[in-house]
Amino acid sequence: MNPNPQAGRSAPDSAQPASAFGKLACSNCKLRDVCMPVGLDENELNRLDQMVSVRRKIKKGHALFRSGDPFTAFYAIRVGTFKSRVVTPDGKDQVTGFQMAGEILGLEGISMDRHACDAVALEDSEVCVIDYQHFQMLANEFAPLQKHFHRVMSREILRDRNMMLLLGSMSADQRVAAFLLNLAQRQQARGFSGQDMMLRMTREEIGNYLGLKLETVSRTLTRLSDDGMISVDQRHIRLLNATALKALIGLTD
Amino acid sequence: MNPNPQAGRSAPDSAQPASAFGKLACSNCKLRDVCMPVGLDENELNRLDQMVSVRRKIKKGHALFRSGDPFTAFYAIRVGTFKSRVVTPDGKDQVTGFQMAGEILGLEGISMDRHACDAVALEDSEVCVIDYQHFQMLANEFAPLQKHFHRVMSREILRDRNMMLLLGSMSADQRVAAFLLNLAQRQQARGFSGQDMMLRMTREEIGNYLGLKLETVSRTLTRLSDDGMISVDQRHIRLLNATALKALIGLTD
DNA sequence: CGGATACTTGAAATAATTCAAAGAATGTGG
DNA sequence: CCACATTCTTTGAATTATTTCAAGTATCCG
Repeated sequence: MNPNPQAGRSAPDSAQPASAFGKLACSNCKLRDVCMPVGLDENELNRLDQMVSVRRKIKKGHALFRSGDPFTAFYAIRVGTFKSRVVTPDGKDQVTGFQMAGEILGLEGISMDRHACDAVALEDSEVCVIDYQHFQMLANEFAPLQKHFHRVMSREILRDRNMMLLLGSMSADQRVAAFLLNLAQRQQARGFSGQDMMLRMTREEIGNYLGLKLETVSRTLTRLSDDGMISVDQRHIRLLNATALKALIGLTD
Repeated sequence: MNPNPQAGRSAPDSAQPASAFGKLACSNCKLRDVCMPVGLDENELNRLDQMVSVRRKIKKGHALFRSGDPFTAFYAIRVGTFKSRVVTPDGKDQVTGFQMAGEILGLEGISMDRHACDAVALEDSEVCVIDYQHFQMLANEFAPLQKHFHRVMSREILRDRNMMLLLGSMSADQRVAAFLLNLAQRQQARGFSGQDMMLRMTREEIGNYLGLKLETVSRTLTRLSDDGMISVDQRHIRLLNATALKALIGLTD
């Protein structure tokens, strides 16, 4: 009978200074292409390195932050996967996204100076802590960094709008197809296979995210598998016919 | 057989310089409490006034901007109501929001330097054009303005996340109740009645927004009306029992 | 290994959609 | 300013996609 780790407060699982040692710095980070520092020059990168000075490790099932926590920083994922979810007063919840390495967490907190969702690690993970105040001091000097920050927020809005389209108008087949294609595309952008993937989340979490019940997700995966578009072996999914999947959601390849 | 006004390009319906004359300036605007200038001091306000120098009138049914249009500015609604919608390659579309006076349109465009949705006027409307580059020059000097801008974007993310919750997990009754309560609350924040409202959108647009068919919206309104929670006379809706409506979506008043 | 969690599959139930028709409101052109 | 066409809204009946309930199997983790 383990205490549910998600029930605990979101205390740091660990914290360590980071970029004083060159090889942990933004300037050396393999995720530079998908994370904050996109498009910065040497000088700007060095300043950023000084600022992103803390890392935090989060164990599977633990929260990086929770709804209501004061907002002081946002986070760039170095290693691992998270889910974000909003929770209603009466206990209903909605997974609003799955985030992977290089993606940013916590920007929704700026609005109220408090986080408005939970971010829970789906596997042992590690994030870079980016202090908002500190970051803004830097961004006010380097306009390109400010602009990049705006782009990141704007992209988040775009992503959420597309999710509204999915939730508002797509069938179960289409939702699952869109979900798998999106995941594959992001894996590929990180140098992994665009066909093969290991899901880090349960059917229930996928269903919650897609506005479906877990049984419907399971059935839909089976159906797509029967139709030869994918192969399913538990959480190992292979895209066998991406073109057909795209066609499902109205994309001509 | 009229040419559909929505089919036309989004050319300015009209444009005029604005704030050179004091009474049209941000500093005098009745929407100050709900729009951009929140929390600025005199000095900052004057600078903002100089910048928000152009207004645009948009006739009912016409687009302020369309998906694909280059992004150069965002917009604050002075008068009227808009809907935003995203459109898929295959013609499906999703209304992602209804915006009223004081609210900001177009921030989704920053990410790609192009607008990613259409903003269509639901009645004859007028907006303040806020040039993004110009605004950023000012915001880089005045940290509070930059911070406010971030809050506006963050609030947009929050709003979209709540919409995902609605679309992902609520029944038709709950969706319509949440929609009406939200509208009423925003009307009230603008000094109008929190009970009485004139909808500016069709049942179809509401349905599209809420992930329902127009018939379902109509039936749901009838049902809420039969239950005495609201009265419906075409687009005139009156909230007769807001507490019951809130209870529907799990809010204890 | 054993208990708990995750996943699949079937059958019945249901909420919402689709199809259809008719009535009300709105706006346009004569 | 009226008449007609168009758009919008309501309502009913049949259909359907998804959910719910239920049971069984597989898998993971300590």
